[in-house]
Amino acid sequence: MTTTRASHDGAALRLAAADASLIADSIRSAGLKVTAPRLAVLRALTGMPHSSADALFGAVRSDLPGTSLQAVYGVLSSFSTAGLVRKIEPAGSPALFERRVGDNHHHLVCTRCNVVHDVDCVVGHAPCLTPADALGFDVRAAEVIYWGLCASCQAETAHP
Amino acid sequence: MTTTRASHDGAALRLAAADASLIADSIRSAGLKVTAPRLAVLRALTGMPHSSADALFGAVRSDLPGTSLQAVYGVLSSFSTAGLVRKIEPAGSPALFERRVGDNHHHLVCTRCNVVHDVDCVVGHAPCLTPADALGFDVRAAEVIYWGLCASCQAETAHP
DNA sequence: TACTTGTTTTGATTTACTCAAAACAACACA
DNA sequence: TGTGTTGTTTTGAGTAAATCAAAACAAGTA
Repeated sequence: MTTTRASHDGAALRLAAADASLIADSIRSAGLKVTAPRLAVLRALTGMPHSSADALFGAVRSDLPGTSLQAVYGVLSSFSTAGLVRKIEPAGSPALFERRVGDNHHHLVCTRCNVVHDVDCVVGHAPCLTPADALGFDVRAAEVIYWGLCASCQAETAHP
Repeated sequence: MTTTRASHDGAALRLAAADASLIADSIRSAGLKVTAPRLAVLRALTGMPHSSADALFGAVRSDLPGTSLQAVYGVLSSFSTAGLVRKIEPAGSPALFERRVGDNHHHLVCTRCNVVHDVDCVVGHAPCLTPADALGFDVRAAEVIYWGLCASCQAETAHP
């Protein structure tokens, strides 16, 4: 069993290493320096999309103690301007971050438990990008948030 | 000229009075007590839609000094739960309020000057209310914000 | 006119985030 | 393999927006 466990650990380590170098690559190719806090934040965000700066800080702190919350804010801000992560700001919630960028997907937010899910656009690719009357605006982005009850909160409210 | 002005003032006063009583009526019929701060806030909001609590506080203070900012927050919160006003929270901005409620209209926000305009929905009445895959959510509302440059900011950025 | 209930004031507190300066580390180049 | 430049992180302070709680007060009702 020890041997098996060791070999599993070895596989996990190789995977983690491959993952780490992929993450480092994506940071580097965004034109940013690769640092420990950046690796830690991007790795945490991979495992927990739609996370707040504070939640990521908690995750990062456990495997890289000494990282400051301000560093997490700084990392997320540089990632965001580099196009490496996307920032969403649902009403009544702190800003959330996700690695899925470049498509125009939208979000479902549960009004009860605040869980967030990604959804693709209703009408194809660039649907909501054209309002009925743009009133002279040069529209660059459309942001859509669907508010409702997620499946498990529907179940819970049905059986209180 | 004095007579004319007086008659205009009279008309304006009658209009203002009619307006004030209409505003009082809408507060009352929302099941809320009619108070001076509420009248002042709702009147200010009529003249300046898409205003923040702070902006409304500024407007209200000038014709009802002694009103506190917290009172404005309280007024807006009771209006909001009574369905008398709608609260929108564009990313990076304090919450904004408007009297136009009950339809599912959306918003155009200028990324440069932050001006907000209302727009009707793209695909008819309840279009965006149906995401491609709701993932088990019971969707109750869809919020759409279009980000772009308003006409005058386009002109200004073209001629810097 | 007084009573009850809801509203507003006053003052403190919280959350999410930003700013600035000094210490430090990554990457390029010698 | 060290050295320098540049960008990043830490440390510490500060801000904006909003919320909470208790006491003073006013609206509507009887």
